[in-house]
Amino acid sequence: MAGEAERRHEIHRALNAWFARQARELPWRGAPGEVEPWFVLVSEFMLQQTQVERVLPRFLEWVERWPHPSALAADAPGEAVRAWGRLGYPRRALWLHRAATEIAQDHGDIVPRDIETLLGLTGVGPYTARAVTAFAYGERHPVVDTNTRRVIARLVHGLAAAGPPRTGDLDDMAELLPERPEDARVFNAAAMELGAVVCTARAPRCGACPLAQWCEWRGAGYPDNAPARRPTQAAFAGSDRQVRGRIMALLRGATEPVPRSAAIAAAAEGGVRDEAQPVRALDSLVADGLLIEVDGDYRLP
DNA sequence: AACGCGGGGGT
DNA sequence: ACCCCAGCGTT
Repeated sequence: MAGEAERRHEIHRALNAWFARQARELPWRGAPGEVEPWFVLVSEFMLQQTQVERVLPRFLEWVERWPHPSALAADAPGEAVRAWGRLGYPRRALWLHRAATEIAQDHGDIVPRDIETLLGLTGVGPYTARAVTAFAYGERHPVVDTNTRRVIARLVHGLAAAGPPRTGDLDDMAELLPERPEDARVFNAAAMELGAVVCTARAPRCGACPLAQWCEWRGAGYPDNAPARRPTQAAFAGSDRQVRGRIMALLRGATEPVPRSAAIAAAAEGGVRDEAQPVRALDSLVADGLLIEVDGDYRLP
């Protein structure tokens, strides 16, 4: 119906205008041709579960040191892990190094452009594949991350929050996407930005929202109707993940292999939940390929 | 479908 | 203290 099409048009005009006015300047943003696809890929790996502010300095170091995939592939994977710093989930660094190797060897050192090929790269899933094709190459595809899912839940479905990921999320975004590829690219980025800085999970700033007048959730009076969330993640304090993190912090700072006893001691620093935790953490890091054991000592791969 | 995986920032 | 985060591969 014409009314619905007009509403979508007004929404995309308002959101893209807001983005042009308010968006943060980020080095991985820019029109296709202005930004290296490799830079987009690096940023997307780093941004998987890690906020923009923390990614920024590591990103700048990475792209200066490794300006294309083959440069990273030529270095040891452990150097990628070391340069990852405290971004968290260091296996992402391993995956990015592996993806760089795949791009260098199988794709002529060019980041693939189509979703299917991108999905074949290590560490590239449905979100990252679409983000790269849309932001690096300007292809008109819906890009839906956790921010966009929340924006759509509120704006379109009148819900306080997004539920578990659904395949319908992409369809919802496709419905809203402007026709012109360049408008669509900006709209994808703008929806994510809006969710990150205005339509936030905890305390949305609806007074600053360019879409407030079309928001179904707001129109309904902000009902407390959030769908059931997945069970909350176990506490970080005392977790195996925290203990693994202590070991990795030691190894990132070490230029020589570290004795097993030193790794175990670092793991236990600040307390452990049970006696077996340090050994369990160390063994799991080796199993994940984040550490290598040589003659009883440990080092980055 | 559920789980494990870092670490820091916001409330 | 608890929730949240530009997700992914494995089971």
